[in-house]
Amino acid sequence: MSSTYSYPRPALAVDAVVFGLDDAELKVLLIRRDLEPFRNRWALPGGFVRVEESLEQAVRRELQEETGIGQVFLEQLYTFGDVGRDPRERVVAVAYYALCKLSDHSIKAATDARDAAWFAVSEARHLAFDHDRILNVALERLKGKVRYQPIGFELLPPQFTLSQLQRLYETLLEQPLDKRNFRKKILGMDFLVALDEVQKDVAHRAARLYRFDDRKYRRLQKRGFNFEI
Amino acid sequence: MSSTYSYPRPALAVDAVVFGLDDAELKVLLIRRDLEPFRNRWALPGGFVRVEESLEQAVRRELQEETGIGQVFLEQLYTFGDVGRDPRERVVAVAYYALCKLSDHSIKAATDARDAAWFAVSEARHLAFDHDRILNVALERLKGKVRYQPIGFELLPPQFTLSQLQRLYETLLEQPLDKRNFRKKILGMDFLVALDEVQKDVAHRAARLYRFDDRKYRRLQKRGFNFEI
DNA sequence: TGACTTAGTGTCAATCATACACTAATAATA
DNA sequence: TATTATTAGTGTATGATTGACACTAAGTCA
Repeated sequence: MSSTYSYPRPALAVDAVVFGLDDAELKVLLIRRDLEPFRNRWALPGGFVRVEESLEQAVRRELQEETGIGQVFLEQLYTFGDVGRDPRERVVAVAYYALCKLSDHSIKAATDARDAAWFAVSEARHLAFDHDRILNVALERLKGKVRYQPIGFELLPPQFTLSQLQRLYETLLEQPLDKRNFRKKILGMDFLVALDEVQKDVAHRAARLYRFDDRKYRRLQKRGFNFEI
Repeated sequence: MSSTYSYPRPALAVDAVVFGLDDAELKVLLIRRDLEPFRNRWALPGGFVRVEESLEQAVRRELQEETGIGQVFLEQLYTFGDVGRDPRERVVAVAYYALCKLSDHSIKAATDARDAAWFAVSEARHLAFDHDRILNVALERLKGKVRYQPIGFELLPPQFTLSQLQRLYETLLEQPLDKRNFRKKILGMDFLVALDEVQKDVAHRAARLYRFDDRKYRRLQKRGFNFEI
């Protein structure tokens, strides 16, 4: 970076891959495009970055505008800058991925004017631009990251059962886990707090509820503890 | 991303954190700025992205122009987009990190017109812009990644001894490793090939040379093997 | 030829990961 | 109210992996 320039500039956009977990299926939030190019095709929410806002602010603003989603876990994913990725002109997109508790947002998104909807990840195909690729990269990142950082909790309600947590990992990792070993391991890490509550409205024995204790986790982390599933 | 826009755009730059390993010290390649702002301060090599080149092409072009470095391992790091990171105007920088065999490049860089030089990572402080931060992020990424991907070899000559490799890991991970356990582990993974050659010009028993076999590694990877140090 | 320097090698104990099956609690139904 | 259906909840034994540890071998140099 050496001197200011006034040559033609690439346009700069942000895109978001918003994941949610519905029972035992991973979902992604898409919006239907109402303009060319790729009119009527499904796409990741996103938009151009304004000069007075940071990248993360831009993503949050676009998410709010296009899908009504407010507070979510958000992390930068990758920047996609191939020359031909937008047919109109050169657009570089900084992609983020977000994790959210589906229950909070499912209704809003479905009824929003911009026609937003949750799709099973496996059915989200033939998206606009290079969004298939972005979704894939996000999925791989999520699968990788969930193993050694406790971000899975962002997909669950604040209080959850160990079975829900196990199903989450089984879904993301695409492999079955042994119930006893899973419980031994996750409880042994000592950052889950057992609550005095149990599930309501289930047609079988109600499971104990737990919550993730962020403070405990960070304290452990400082002592060199490493999360791993 | 919904419609073309003609509002003011952030400028788009790329920056590179080029790492090299000198004996047992990690080095980074910096260039001295000859223009304001931050004139005469050391900075990461980089520059603005042209509309007709991809991000990676832009990094490679700038590296070639500013430091003479050609073929290197290059991977995208993170995109830095805070509003105030460049005092002139809004500049978003896509940062890459590179790993290279220091011996190939040390002379060229040192004698280049643009005043480029290798610095011990620990001494590369007070850089221009937010480059201190970028360097830090790159360092953390390298330290993390080296544990579970065999990228360390990019810092060594094509033929190396196990002691050199061990020193590399000890430097990057900032912890001593047991010689026997290290050898057991790394040879057990079975992607190093022992050559029929030994070190030359050393004042003690010469060590056997090895090379990293990329094919073997990829074959293992396909079978679900996971590298880890 | 002796001193110095780095190369190269194996075992044992502790820890961790994995495989595995039954009883407990509750709701729904007959 | 007894029976059935469904999920919750729990421990042990075996094999695999990790980590601690010290000496001999080979070559250079004085």
